[in-house]
Amino acid sequence: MARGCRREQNLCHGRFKEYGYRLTMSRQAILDVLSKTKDHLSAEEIYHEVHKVYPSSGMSTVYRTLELLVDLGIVHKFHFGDGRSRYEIDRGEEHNDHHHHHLVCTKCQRVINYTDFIDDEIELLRRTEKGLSKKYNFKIVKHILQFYGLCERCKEKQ
Amino acid sequence: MARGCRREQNLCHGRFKEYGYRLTMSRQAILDVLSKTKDHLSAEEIYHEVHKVYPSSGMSTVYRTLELLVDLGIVHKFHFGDGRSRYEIDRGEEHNDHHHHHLVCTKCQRVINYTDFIDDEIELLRRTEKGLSKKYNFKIVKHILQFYGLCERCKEKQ
DNA sequence: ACTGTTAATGGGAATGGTTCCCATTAACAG
DNA sequence: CTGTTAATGGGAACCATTCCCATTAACAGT
Repeated sequence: MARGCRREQNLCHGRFKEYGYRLTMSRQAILDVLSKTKDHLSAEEIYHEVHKVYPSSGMSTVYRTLELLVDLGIVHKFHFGDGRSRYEIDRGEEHNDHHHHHLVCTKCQRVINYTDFIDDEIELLRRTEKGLSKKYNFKIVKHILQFYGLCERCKEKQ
Repeated sequence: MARGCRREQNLCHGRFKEYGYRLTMSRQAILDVLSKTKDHLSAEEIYHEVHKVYPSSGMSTVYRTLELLVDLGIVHKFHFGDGRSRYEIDRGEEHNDHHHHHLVCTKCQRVINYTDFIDDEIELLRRTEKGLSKKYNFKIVKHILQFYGLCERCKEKQ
């Protein structure tokens, strides 16, 4: 198990126990893959990575586990417009410097995590959330902010 | 053809001609459906609406036309997490009071368009866009901001 | 208005991501 | 170590979307 993941691992293991879920090989492997990358992996990519370590695992388990992790708030699920879901582990949004949003190239599907301007953003989003909660009597759980456009490379090719 | 849609219709017709596309019955019907609603219709819902007016139309035409409209910037495509794409006609984003974002209930899939706090948002997003464009050499075309949570009704049922 | 060119259509088949089903396996409490 | 049962894996099913191709209709030129 990767060293850098200890914190997340322990956190997740704790949360698993807490909710009465079993910590299986597959689940550990999936968590491990997600902990090690800053990318936005698709279910299939996760499946392939997991396979390298634990070759008997199946696709349905990957999907089931991801759904569980999303429900537990351990993982976030995104759509960037290429028809498949993408997954990213939660690294403690809002409370440290890992909070980020996405910049998506509509041509090559490249996704950049950016953390610039995040402080102003968080401030505004928090205000907006508060206002919206009140006005529409909504319990807001999360937000998604994505910018779409053409990346450096694709911009030039046009 | 609905009265209230004249402006959008003319705009779109103009843009169609301009690009050398034919203005067919199906395309008119689809534009008409999208012009008349403030909802976020799925392809199937649009197909059903179009069918009422023009029963010989087919599903592939709906998808093809929607793709074209999205490419022309006449229609926006969204994902709210229920596995199907949703479409909304452009009513002149940024330049008038129609700019809005979405509030999505993760339980019942209800989507609320909100326009509150939009001025501050637009201001911040514009600044962020400018900064990101520069830093990452990205040509930003659009952004998506969505809040997810539980709506009034679903909140209580829990 | 008529006609020819060809963009656009419609229907069904194919695709591909995701979910479902169920017999088998393995986590973990006692 | 053992029994209970949650979790798994593999394949079939599902469903939104895309593809294919013979047919139709938009519209430019006459």
